[in-house]
Amino acid sequence: MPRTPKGSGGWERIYAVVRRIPRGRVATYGQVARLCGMPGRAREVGWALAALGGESAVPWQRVINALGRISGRGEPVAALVQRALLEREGVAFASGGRVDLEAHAWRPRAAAARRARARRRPA
DNA sequence: GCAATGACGCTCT
DNA sequence: CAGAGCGCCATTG
Repeated sequence: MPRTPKGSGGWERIYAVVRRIPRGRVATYGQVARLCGMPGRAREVGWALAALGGESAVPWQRVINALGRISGRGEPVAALVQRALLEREGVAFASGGRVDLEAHAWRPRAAAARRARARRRPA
């Protein structure tokens, strides 16, 4: 079962970022991690989303891996649900269940994102 | 404190 | 282009 966070409040940051993903757009785990200020910790994003349970207001469905593919967590059915939700939002899927990242990749321009980018690319 | 696991990412084959 | 392997860090037992 999902690894229940033992009182970690840092995941709220992840939820905040995922919540900013516009409808019809998708972001990768690594991207979300960078926006949170924790580059390289893409896995943590996965745990945070897994801890949601599906009853949260966080659009976890818009978060996929860098390959544009939907990751499974032990229940393949959820992957189908996720794909259906994304398709309903206007996200196009290619053969093999891959998302066209070039067309639907989320490009945030918010100040927070700019700050994160600045740290990633200092001058 | 060490070993095992995981909704990941990148590189090589 | 697809599949397999290795590396990354954090959480859990």
